[in-house]
Amino acid sequence: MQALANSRISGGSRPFSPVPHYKQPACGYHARMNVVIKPERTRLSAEDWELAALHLIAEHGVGALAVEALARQLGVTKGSFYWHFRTREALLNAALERWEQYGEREVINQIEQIADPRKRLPELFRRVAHELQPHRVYAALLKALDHPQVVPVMARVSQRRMEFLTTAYSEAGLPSTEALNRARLTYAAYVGFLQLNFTLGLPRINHEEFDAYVEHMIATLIPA
Amino acid sequence: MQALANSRISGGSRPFSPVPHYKQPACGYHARMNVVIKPERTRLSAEDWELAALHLIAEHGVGALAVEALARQLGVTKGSFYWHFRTREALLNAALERWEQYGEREVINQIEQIADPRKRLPELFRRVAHELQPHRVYAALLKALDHPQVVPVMARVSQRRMEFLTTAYSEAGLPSTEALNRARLTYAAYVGFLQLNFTLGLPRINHEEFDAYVEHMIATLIPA
DNA sequence: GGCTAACCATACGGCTGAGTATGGGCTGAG
DNA sequence: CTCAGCCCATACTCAGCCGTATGGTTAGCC
Repeated sequence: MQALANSRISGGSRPFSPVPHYKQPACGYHARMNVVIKPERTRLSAEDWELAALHLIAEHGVGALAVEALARQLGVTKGSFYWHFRTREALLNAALERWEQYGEREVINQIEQIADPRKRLPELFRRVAHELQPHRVYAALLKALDHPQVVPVMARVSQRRMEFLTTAYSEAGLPSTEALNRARLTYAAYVGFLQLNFTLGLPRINHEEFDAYVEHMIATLIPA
Repeated sequence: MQALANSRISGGSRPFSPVPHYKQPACGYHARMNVVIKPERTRLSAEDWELAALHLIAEHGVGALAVEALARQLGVTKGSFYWHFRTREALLNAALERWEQYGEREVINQIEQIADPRKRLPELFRRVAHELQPHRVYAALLKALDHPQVVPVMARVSQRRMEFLTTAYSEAGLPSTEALNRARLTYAAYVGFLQLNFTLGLPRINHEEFDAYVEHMIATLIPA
């Protein structure tokens, strides 16, 4: 039911073009996560638009995702955009999907390969703490939960992370209901920290103080 | 669709009440027999607009705060609005200020009157947990942190609550730096919980499960 | 070179929502 | 009763942005 007509423009020619373009099967395109900011005078692909959209979302929020503004930022005009995407929502969906795909694989997989289950959670905490950069999109999406398009994405991502945390706490020795509650608490603390320190710039915690906070979290939330 | 957990306190000064009065839009109603609900042409004040704005924010977010929509909801037109407020931003600021004023007095004052400092934090947790209703505005404002007008308000409110939590943990026996970090953790968990359970409707936690979660928080975060 | 598909520019239509101008109605003090 | 001042309705203007239509330009392949 999620597989609606996702207009990754390979799905059709232009709406009312008198000269119908042939569609090409866009199977297997390489994806690089390099964010391009400066307007280089090269031709753009749908991927470029999606990455630029994510970059803009991370900086100014979902509400600032306007096609004309994006086009200005990329050094082109709307005409380019509406060749790649059928609508603005299509771009948002594509960008969110891309973010969801490339999002967690890395961290979760790396953590799962740690042999000792009791060492996983501290390592997870420290690793997530020092990789705040990729979390900017997440923080921006938290502020956009009124928009119906981002809700299911965030629900899936949060659900997956919650399950990961729950099993991690289980494997660390907590009984099941306690593991679930601890996972809730941990994930809520994570989300709340993003809100309070990214978007709201509370007393702008500095580095060594932040490290101390992380260790405090580890000591408080992870069972000895 | 509301009235989940009722606020049991609500004794003293009223928190903002819902929309004052409705007026039937002049769309084909037949005036028949006896006394029907009069249109009740009461005139509005600036306060009415502010309260209605807060009500609308709590339900649909800051982004939905449009003057024409509000006017429709109040049974009047824009002409009324622009008599009371110079601009839309003025209404937002006034509403936020009102919310900030009437916000915390009650809970914080009541907690401060508990004699034993070690009993304050558990009581605070339980009380806040069972008063989720007034936190709907807070949750909505968390989703509106991209808007520059709400940032300073939220910064002030969070700062105040953080300080309250820090001294509470201090008085409960934690050394100062640890008290600060624990306060950060607690407040982040609070904010994150609002995000995950209000706006994002994760596995919709039910009542007894929620109570168990609160007790788990108390056991984990509050020093014995 | 020449053709074709991919890519982009320009111009326009339409909608939405903020803000303005202006006049009319309601209410209480006198 | 009446007049002044508060409150609201109506009818606009204007800007921003989405989407459409269509013609122009560049890249790759024979």
